[in-house]
Amino acid sequence: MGPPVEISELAALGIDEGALLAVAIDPGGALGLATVGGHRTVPTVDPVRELAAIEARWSPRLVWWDRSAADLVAAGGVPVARCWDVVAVHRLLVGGYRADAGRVWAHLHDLDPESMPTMGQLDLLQSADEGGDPADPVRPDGYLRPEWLAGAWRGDPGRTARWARLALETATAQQAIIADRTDADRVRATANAESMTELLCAELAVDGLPIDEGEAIRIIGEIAGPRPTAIADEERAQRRRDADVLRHLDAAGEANPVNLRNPAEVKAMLRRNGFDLPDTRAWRLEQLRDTSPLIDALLTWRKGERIATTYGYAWFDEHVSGGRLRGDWSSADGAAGRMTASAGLHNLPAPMRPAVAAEPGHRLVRADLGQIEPRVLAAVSGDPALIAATASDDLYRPVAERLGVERDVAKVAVLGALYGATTGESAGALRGLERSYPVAMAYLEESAKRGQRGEDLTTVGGRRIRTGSGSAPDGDLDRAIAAAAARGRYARNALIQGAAAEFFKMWALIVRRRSAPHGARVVLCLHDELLVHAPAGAATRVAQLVTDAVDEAAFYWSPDPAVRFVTDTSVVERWSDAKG
DNA sequence: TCGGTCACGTA
DNA sequence: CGTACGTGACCGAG
Repeated sequence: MGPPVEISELAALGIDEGALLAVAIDPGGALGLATVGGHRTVPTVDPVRELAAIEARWSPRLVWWDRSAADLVAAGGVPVARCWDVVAVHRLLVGGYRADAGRVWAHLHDLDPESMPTMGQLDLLQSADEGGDPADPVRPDGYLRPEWLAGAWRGDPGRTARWARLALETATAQQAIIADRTDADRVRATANAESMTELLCAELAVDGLPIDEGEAIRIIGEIAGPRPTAIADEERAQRRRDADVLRHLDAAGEANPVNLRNPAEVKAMLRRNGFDLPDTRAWRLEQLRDTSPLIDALLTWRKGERIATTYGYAWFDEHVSGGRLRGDWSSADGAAGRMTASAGLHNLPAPMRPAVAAEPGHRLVRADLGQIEPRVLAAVSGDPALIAATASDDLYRPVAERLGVERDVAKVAVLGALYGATTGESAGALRGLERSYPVAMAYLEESAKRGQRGEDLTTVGGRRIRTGSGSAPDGDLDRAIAAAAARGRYARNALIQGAAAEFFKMWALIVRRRSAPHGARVVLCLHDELLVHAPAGAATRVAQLVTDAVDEAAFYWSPDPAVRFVTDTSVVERWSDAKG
């Protein structure tokens, strides 16, 4: 480790608590810093450690271009409290999922992102033509140099500081845009949260989800059979699983073998056996389950096959190691801004969940937000009657009373309204909702209409939701109408789903910050559910702070303080010990 | 080897 | 033909 940087040197930059400090981390041995007071590069063999010292001393808001910096910070275990991720903020303000530093720059300087220079061979030749100073990150035509975007600023102190300064300027430009909006305070808060969520994602990817490997292997073995040591073994295990279905066909006099993994063959087979269906989806087959042992066997086979293939030995070998399941995390999907994760972290089947277990001496604090979407609808629409209903632990009960229907009918109706259902048993109750909760229903209707017209929408936190008909195939009229209707449903749901995602992120970030002093870490974010890995001795306190954090998140996020949000929190050894 | 379709897991 | 996502098997086009 090199000598620590003199505090006086950094003080000259004017680093302040909460003020922007842009950083460019060169793992090769330098830390670029930029504030409104100036910019410089600190040579150091461990730039992340240097950054940790600066963070601890001044608590600035760290500005960086993109996730690559967050990944380095997370890998180094630096407990950063505040940051501004230029690319993450861009995705919030502009929408869409294709975002990188070059695109953000082009967008802010009114340059066509389609004409962005790349590092292709032809462009290298053009780059010579194009001229300008390679030491200048900005080309004469205004675009950022692709070489710089690819990391050419590393290894040169002057360039590293320059790259940090450019990040600072870009972040400042974004903040100026936000400041001009009527919802500036709210959007600024969301931008901060989006940035920190990106860092949380980097931490989730580094930490991984605690897994009891022995239990995971046991569950896989129970469903898929023993671990195959040769291809022949694997085929034998497959045949063994298939046989449970195929024997029903032998009984029915079927001669030819059926490939159960081919939906077309399954459909034809079912037709031969008296079931003429448009497709072979589970919900359709489920209604016939009791009438036929063949269909019952097929559905059972499908369940097992899912675990055997998607969550079998290959999945385990690829994604589980050292007692942790690790995948890539993204802070905002392309649509409404929910978090996404790979490696099955967001779709682990219930039978696998006993394998998610706290490490020795630890507990899992598990919590989920109750009925988050209708509560969010109450908050963003301001519907007085629906807000009154949020006072209840079970929101669907007062709604059912008001509508004069059963509780489950009310639930289906509310969810149908949120998703844009037009048919089915909820249709009648839907009219009741329109009478009883006209403000909330009008909010949803208005969203749907704008979506149908292809207009962009904005969530309450300021996320731009694009519904533009960029992918409109516009064939015949029917297709166009169907596409518009689909956009309407999408828009109707996206404003709620997106706002719920904003609330959830606030909650998760508060939990992240308050958990740290207890040695606890957020290890899973699942749309409305959190798992926190905590030392056993601190688990009760962590559970309390997780619950309290819901109120704090509501205080920061909710447009209406009267809306009540609830959580179900428990301390468990295994994820499966508590149901959400 | 790719993209499209079906299917299904989670919220 | 209520929403969103990620993943795998299969098939047909290339």
